[in-house]
Amino acid sequence: MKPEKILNISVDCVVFGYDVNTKSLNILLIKRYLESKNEVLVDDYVLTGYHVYTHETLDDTATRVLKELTGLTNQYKKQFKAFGNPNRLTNAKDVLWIKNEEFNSRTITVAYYFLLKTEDVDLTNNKNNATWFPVNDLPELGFDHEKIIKEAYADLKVKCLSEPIIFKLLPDKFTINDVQDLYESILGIEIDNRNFRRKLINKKYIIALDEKQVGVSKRPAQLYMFSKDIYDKMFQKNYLISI
Amino acid sequence: MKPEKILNISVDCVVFGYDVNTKSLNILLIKRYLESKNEVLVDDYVLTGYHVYTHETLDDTATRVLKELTGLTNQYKKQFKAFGNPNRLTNAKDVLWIKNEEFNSRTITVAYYFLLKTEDVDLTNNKNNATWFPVNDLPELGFDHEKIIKEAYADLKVKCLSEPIIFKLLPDKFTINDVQDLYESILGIEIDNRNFRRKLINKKYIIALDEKQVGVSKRPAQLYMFSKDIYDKMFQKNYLISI
DNA sequence: TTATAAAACGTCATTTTTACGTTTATTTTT
DNA sequence: AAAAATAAACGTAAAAATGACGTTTTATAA
Repeated sequence: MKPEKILNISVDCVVFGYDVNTKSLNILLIKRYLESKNEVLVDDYVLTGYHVYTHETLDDTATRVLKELTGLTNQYKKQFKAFGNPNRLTNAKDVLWIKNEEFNSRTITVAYYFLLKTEDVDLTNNKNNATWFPVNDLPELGFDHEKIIKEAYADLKVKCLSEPIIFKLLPDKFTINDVQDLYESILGIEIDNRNFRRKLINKKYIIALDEKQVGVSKRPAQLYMFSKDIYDKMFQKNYLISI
Repeated sequence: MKPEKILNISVDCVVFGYDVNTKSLNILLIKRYLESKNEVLVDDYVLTGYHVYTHETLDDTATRVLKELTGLTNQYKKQFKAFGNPNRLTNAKDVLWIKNEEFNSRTITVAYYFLLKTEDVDLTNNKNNATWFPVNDLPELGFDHEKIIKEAYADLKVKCLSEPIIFKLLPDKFTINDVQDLYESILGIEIDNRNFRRKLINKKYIIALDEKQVGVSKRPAQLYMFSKDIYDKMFQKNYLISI
């Protein structure tokens, strides 16, 4: 990619990755480190982000950022909010960092989140020191990225209740319990397995496969898949007022 | 307000106003007109918007824009999306207009929508030629504002099903049928009055007042109000998975 | 062969929804 | 003053969905 003029706007990406084995919802963060005269000035983590090139859409920027970080394309992506508070980058560490990196007034960022599977990302020899952190056990964060993550997570919590985005975080073939575990991870609640199971199995767009789990040390569970086609057909004109 | 440095970013506002008497959901648009040598070059409507000042949050900008357009403050406001396609302002009319207005590369805009009552806005002697248009009967629109409006409307449709924002569009005292009419306007569906009525009346946060309609030429209806306090208490920790 | 543990199924009371029919209260007309 | 008109408000019963549990099945491991 040839250098392009840079706009005064950036895109930051909250990358959610779910690990179906450890049942852990994670966020991918990169290390931010700066020292001078043997003194550590900055040592924390941040979201990945980058400036928007002039000839690029915002979506393009987000896609590019994810590609550079993980190598992945075609992942679920949602632009959820722009952050433009003029004071958002004025704490001491951030000012130091910004000076060091030779950019300034990075005031406005358009934030995206991605939903993908932790296992799809290969973090061996990545340049950014990118690391997964459980969403409920994050390290110290730079800039206003804690705020951005919180808002992304809040949006995800609401959205997963009304749209089938949960399946973006799961492998194509999953068990009913995988889905329940994921809901419980995201929402931080407990769900009755018997009722959840019945409800999910009765959905037309949850399709039982002719396959079971392999390599488990107890009774292997039935595998299912999600049919986006059927889902889309079912909800073309259905509204349910539930305020 | 003293002049301030301007950022390369704007805020555009989709102002939804509901007229409870005519049962019409409207959008407030301003006229865009440009002629040269008796030839009309640009003649259409656009959303109100303005550049973001350096020392302003995005929310501040939106609030300021609404105030200048309608005189109103403290209205329901939602930032719903940033638009940053580099080609969004490159059609012939927009290029002409941008030259005339002496600003350039207004590529990125953060879009908000407001929910308020049409009757609260006094449009007599407004400078911008602002006019209400029914949301389903819009005039020709400049820039990419048709797209922005469509996305705002889509967001509103989804959001009004799960949050009590509908009451931002209604007077403080309303009838059950007012609420039904509004849902029908927004969603473009028909709702069974008897079931809707029962459902709404049973909500603890819908409070019957000791008042009835006045000045109607049939049996006057009971007036109700929405209690945000009760609503908030009820939904502090309730989740309902409904995918 | 038996014990174990997760997977999967079942039941019943309660609540919510859907699809209608009926009555009541107020205004306008006769 | 009575009657007609009409929107408001209430009612009912079947069907579907939910919530709270108990029970059975099946594959693996001891």
